[in-house]
Amino acid sequence: MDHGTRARRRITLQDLAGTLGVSKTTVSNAFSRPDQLSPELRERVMEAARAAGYAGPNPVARMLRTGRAGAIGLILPESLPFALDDPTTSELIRGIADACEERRLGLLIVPGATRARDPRTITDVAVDGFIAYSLPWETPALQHVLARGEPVVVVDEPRIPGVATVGVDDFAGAQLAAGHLISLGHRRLGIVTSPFKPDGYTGRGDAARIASSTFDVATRRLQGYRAAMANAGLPADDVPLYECALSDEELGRQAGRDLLERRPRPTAILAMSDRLALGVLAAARDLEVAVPAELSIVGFDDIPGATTSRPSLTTVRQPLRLKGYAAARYLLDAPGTPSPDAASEPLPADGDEISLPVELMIRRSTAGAPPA
Amino acid sequence: MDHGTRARRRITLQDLAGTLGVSKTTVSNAFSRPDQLSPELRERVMEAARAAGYAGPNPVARMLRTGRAGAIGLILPESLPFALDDPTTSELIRGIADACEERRLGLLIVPGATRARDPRTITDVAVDGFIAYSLPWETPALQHVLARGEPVVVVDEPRIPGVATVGVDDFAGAQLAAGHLISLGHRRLGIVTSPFKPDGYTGRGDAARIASSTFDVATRRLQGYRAAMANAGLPADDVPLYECALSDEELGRQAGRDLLERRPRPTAILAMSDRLALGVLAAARDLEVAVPAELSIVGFDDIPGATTSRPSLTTVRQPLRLKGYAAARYLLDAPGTPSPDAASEPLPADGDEISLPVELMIRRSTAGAPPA
DNA sequence: GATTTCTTCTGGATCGATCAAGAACAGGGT
DNA sequence: ACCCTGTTCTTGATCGATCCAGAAGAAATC
Repeated sequence: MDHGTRARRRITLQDLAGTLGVSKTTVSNAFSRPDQLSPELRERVMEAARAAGYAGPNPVARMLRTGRAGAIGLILPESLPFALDDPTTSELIRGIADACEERRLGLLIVPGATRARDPRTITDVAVDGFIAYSLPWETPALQHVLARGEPVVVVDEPRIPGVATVGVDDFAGAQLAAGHLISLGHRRLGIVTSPFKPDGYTGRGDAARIASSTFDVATRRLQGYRAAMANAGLPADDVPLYECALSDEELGRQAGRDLLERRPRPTAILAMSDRLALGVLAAARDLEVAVPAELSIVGFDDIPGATTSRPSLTTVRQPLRLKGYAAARYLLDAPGTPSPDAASEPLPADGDEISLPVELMIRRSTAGAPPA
Repeated sequence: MDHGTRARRRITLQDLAGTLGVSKTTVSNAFSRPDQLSPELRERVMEAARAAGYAGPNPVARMLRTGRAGAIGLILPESLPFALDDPTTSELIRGIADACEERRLGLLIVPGATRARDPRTITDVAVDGFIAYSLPWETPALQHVLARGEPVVVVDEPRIPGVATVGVDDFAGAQLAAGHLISLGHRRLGIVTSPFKPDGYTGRGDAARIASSTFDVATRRLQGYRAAMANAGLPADDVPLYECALSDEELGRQAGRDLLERRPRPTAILAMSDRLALGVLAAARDLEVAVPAELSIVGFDDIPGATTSRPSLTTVRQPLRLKGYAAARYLLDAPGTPSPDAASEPLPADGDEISLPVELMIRRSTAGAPPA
């Protein structure tokens, strides 16, 4: 099984120059800078290349000399299979891919950053810069990325002074979500959270964990929820809370079951992601609690599944695909990553940080609080 | 906006050796071959590296010297956003990612191969080999991949003599699907096909197009359908056919509408993918044709959505994730791509070709033919 | 006709590492 | 005292391209 590999050692630019009787620079120019030599000679070179089975300059050698890799790296917290299952992540990837296609760059995905102990997956990769998505504070992987000294854009978290970040206004979004419920008359709320630490814990809220949270986004969203409650004079500190190690439907369902079995039962549940919210919806179905008559649910993200669920999900919309696109553009417009094509207009940035707007999408999963 | 980039020129291994008063080889060994120097010296080197902000050997230079890139390339026919929407492709990616993770390799995605006119996206990329997924015959992109002279594994198509291929037995699968319908008493069948040419055509079947098809898989599946019909004495050549330019639900719906409006109406429809079949299901709903009472539908692939649709979809299951995994393993076990870790047992291959088994999954979308 | 400019091509240095071969020094065995 | 084996470190070549400065000749300018 030789896989169709031409087994003979790969021909080099030097070799080709030899057989043609011209200098290697000329051959190099034939490929990379056609205006630097006469059309006839160029055609002779290309012809000889075809005959010799030479596919063009070795990309690695070129990278070494030019210092450009022609690709950007995307660091993902979880495994790639998980990322593809998660609409939030895959929308982000779509956005990044949009930008890569525009700029004709490759996208190299480095998954599993949260639990990767081996720096080599990051240090050994040939890219011009990194996008790091939703990593906890002080992930070793992030340290390695920063140590490489190449441009880095962080998406969502962690916010590190001096490092470019693209995200949304989580606090305002959460406040919007909770405010909506409160204005509908809800007083007994429950909260389903994404993880506060990357340790796999799933269970009831724990003040100590929250206080020492290493996930910025979850913390800010919780603060937003609580701020809205405090504004309405509700006791924000002892609201029932359930933390999920992962944003998936199954854990959301588990969380929903826990919250709905408490007495008095909450009349509304805030979930930090749509997948968790859809899980809560499933739990309500399991326990025969009517949504929205007996229970209102608000998610976060506005993934495609939020409109197709029954009932459709009220949620805080964030522009996921744009977020990916903006992150890539921000990275590519960084000094040190020159744009090959005509540069498009720069993105508006506030210091190191681009904050994209959120919007409350009111759908069918929320309604007035049931009579006490 | 300096993106947190340490602006000073990157330090090299040579520099570090200079400040330490040791040779560059020693510094190199400290990073890449710790057993080649005394622990104390190694610690000194690492300490100095930390102090100088040296993140480790330049990956590109290392690649040039060692000839290994530490990543594999995946060539996709469509754009990445489309690929992520398509369960077939994303399952394949999952499988490839499984293998990459095992071998600690990066995955570089090169999308949009069918319509890419610029070879640079392929020639300029640093990888140790390629997986090419479902490309039409004579795509320029594929020529460029092959010209690089690195290991290549093709998934599904095109089958090229001497080039390793991983796929499934499409003929047998299609025969199974059609045979199932025939054994249920169906005599008036309709077929919804994936494209025979990458030209964007969508519309009724056209014998000339089929005869000059550049997509192997569609051709083989059609042959399988027709073989089963011929075996049962049915006229296989004038079966109603609708070709879709893309495997998505919307085009499947369009196809379904067309077929269901013909008189006499087919009592069963074979679709070459589950997404197309789900589209046909939607068309049946539009036209108020009961499935399976009045119409039976059989898909192909067995994507997750095939079990959750109403009714659930009878389909030909192919092991999508395994297909990706097998392709990557086949590539990585190729000569010239030495496995860094303990090699796992080789996969069984038949010549250049690995053919994975298919299986008919009988669900609720098929039933006996309605009385004439 | 002399000078400048442009086009076309070349040689050598360079990018930042790894590798193969060998030097220097240690200890062990006889 | 001698040879042998190991450990630890160094030197110089090499991977395959691009870049810079400049040479040779043709064309344009004065």
